[in-house]
Amino acid sequence: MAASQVKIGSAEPQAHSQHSRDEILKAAMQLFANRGFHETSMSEVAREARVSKALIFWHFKTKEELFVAVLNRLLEPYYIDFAEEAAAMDERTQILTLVRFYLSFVRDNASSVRFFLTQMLRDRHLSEGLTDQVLKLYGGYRAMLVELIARAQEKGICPKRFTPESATGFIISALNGILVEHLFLGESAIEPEGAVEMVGDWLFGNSGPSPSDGGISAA
Amino acid sequence: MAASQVKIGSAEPQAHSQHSRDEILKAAMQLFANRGFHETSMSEVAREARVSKALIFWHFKTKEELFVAVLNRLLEPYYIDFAEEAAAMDERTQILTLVRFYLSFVRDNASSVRFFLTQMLRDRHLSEGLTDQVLKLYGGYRAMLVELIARAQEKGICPKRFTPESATGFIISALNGILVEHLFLGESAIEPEGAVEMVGDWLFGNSGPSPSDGGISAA
DNA sequence: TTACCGATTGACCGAATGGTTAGACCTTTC
DNA sequence: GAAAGGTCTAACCATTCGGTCAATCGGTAA
Repeated sequence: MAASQVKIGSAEPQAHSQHSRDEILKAAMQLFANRGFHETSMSEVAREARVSKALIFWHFKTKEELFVAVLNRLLEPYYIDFAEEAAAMDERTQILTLVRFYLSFVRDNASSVRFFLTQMLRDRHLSEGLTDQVLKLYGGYRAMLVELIARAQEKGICPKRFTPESATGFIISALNGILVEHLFLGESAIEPEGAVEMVGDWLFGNSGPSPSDGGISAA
Repeated sequence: MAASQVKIGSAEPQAHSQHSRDEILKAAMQLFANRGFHETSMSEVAREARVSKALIFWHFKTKEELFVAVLNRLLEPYYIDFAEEAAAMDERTQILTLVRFYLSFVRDNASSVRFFLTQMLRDRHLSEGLTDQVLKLYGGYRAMLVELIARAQEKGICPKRFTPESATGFIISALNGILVEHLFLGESAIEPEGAVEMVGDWLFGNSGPSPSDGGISAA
């Protein structure tokens, strides 16, 4: 699809179609995200998009199809590539950058993150595809961390107190915990930098930059 | 139908009423928990409870009122008192027991935990009272941990790398992270004992020989 | 002009929803 | 007996839901 949609301003019929389709998606995105699937009616979407209800059913065969389209559009910003900007860093910096990235992403995209989690928890059936994609992203992130930690351990930057897998599990658990607090208690819960510092501390032993603590039992 | 077998109040009319009310609550509990508020219809509840729909509206003025009643009943097992069984332990053991308690509770009550979280995330308006109660429980747990860690630090059992507040924040984040994995990835994610050990390790420093097997693992 | 076709609409449909009502049932009290 | 009142139900109501359909609009090609 999307053959010649580049010439937006022209008078081609596709342009009109694309535009209305986009309006519908935009309206549906907002409504679904704020109220969920079952609580949002097609009439509301139509009204919000300033379009007749029948047109929605011309663009999307069914309410579920519209919903899935919305999910996929909301999922787009989740696909980033970390590799490019991290290539030059040493492992320690990469790991901390990765952690920092997770935290700031969650904070910046809190509303859609909340939406996805709610959706996956509630409507197992409707969100099968979504769950697959999210778990895949999640697994990718985890694998990246595992490998970074393993490399750091090989280079001796990082003590071998735990296996890379269990260390990663612990770190990710902590990150998810922060996410939970963020979702339920609002922004105030924990400032990201503190969390990054704690992770660095736990993983590498007490490090230079924050000297406030005395010698540690890092063992 | 099963008229006067209860014998509680002899032949008083209230017995009938109480019984049907309970049946309704039981059915509603199951349906609401599995499908959510909007996806559950009063007719379904009536059918499941083998009762006429009108009777539900006689017991509960409105669907929302029934829902709130269900929430409160589901919330009952969350109120426990930890103090009694922990009085005799030293701080280290108390802290680890508290962590272990959190983990096993989440595992044993996974379905209602999932229900509450979903509900709080989705229907902010419907769950105001619920959110208040849950946050209060949460705050209580947190306060307990903070005080235990503070006492442990005073006694020198626990190094003072972090303030009790931030250490507690970190631990609880890790616990919530485990909860998240449990909710999304099923049982397999992390075995509780490993998590307890990691927490102990992080908080008290690595106590060389397999430490937790003093008298702790009893609980 | 006419014929065609993608895009768009208002009016409509059957099913289900939350909620109401009029009255029946049952037990106690006089 | 009859009156009273708590408990329960079948039938009903207005509304909304997801979805359909015949008809139209606007631009393009002949």
